[in-house]
Amino acid sequence: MTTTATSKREQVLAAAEVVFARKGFDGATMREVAEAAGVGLSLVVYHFTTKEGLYQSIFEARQYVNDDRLARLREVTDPQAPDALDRLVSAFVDPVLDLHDDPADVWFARLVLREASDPSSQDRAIISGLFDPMAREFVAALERILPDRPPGYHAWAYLFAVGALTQSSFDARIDNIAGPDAAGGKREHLRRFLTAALRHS
Amino acid sequence: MTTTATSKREQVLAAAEVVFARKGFDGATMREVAEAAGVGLSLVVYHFTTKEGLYQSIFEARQYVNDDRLARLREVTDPQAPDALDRLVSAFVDPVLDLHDDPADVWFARLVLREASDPSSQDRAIISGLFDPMAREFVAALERILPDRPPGYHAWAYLFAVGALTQSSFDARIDNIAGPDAAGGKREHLRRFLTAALRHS
DNA sequence: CTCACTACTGTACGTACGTACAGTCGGCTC
DNA sequence: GAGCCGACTGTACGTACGTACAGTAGTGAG
Repeated sequence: MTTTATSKREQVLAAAEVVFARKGFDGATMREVAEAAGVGLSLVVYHFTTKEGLYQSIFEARQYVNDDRLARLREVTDPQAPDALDRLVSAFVDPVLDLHDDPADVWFARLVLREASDPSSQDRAIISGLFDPMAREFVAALERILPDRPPGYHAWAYLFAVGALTQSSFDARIDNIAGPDAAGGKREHLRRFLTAALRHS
Repeated sequence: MTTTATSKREQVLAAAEVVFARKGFDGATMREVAEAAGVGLSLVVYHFTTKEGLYQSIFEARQYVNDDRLARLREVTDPQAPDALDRLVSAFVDPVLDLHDDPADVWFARLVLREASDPSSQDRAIISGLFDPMAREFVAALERILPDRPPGYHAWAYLFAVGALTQSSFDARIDNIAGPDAAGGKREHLRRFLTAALRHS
């Protein structure tokens, strides 16, 4: 049965998303992934050879999210349009926040955001290979939409936006800082926060 | 010589800051810390007993940074003052960015920011014990300065600000996204970005 | 002089990790 | 029906990790 084959491989990928998101690359173990996927340890090695191979495969399988962000960004053809900035922000945050809606996808969102704020991720070349090209395109679009900013502004503003988006996946900490029931409205708050920051700074 | 004793303990703490900031809690090893400190492995165990003990000791030794942020925040006594928001933002970012000026301190800054964006940090109770109380005070001040915001706004805005501050320590990525020489002006960019975001969202 | 105490060292133990590898099984081709 | 190939399994190997522990040197008190 070929379907079982591919399904087991995907089982492992899905389980690996959860484990890596929870524990980080170094904190997670191959055995943990295997157990979470309900397969033997050697099957994980069979499909992905090494721990890094497994890790990279996750991001390759999810590359459509960044493709989506870029596609939405490229639809903003007129930098002078009054809604150009809003659409850029939407292209940046919505494909990611959409992941938060599905319990099966939210762990990948957390994994991405963890990787984006991990200095040792440089060793793994995932950010530089899969995210930086997209980042450069967003920065270039920012420069077109907001030409009257000092040099260096746009790249930093993009990174600050990445940071804000990063924290948006930590619903748990909101409960510790505010009371409960404060976790709602995240998407709107983030969109307004970023649009205001970019338009007025 | 008692000075040698304390100095060796502090050597270990300083080396541990660098190693943990670079590799993360799980990626770092006790032997690596010992070697970086120029001491034997058993001395690290002698002073801090466990890896977690060493980790927590770093944050306790640096708690003055958060004390500083809180002290500056409490100086903002009039929430209606026109510069109240600017001073809150300054209290939030400046003590951290000051660390970036001294090569001996910058690694702790990176370590803090890594811990703040690590979901598995919940196990270590550093964020919830040392950072969340400060966070709640910042959120309360935000509520006083900006009373006309929807419920839940202030806590999320605080977290988004944490995220932006987090990314500010990744100078390396700026070089990949923008050209070189773009890394300057970080402090001013961040302050303006956050002030604009809070005032206009 | 002795005792106690603190700082520090060398070595070793048990464990858990990533990875390798020989082998099994079912379906497909010719 | 022989041979092959991809999917999958069980087991084992070498290593590197966190931690424990016995021991040494120096110092200050009585």
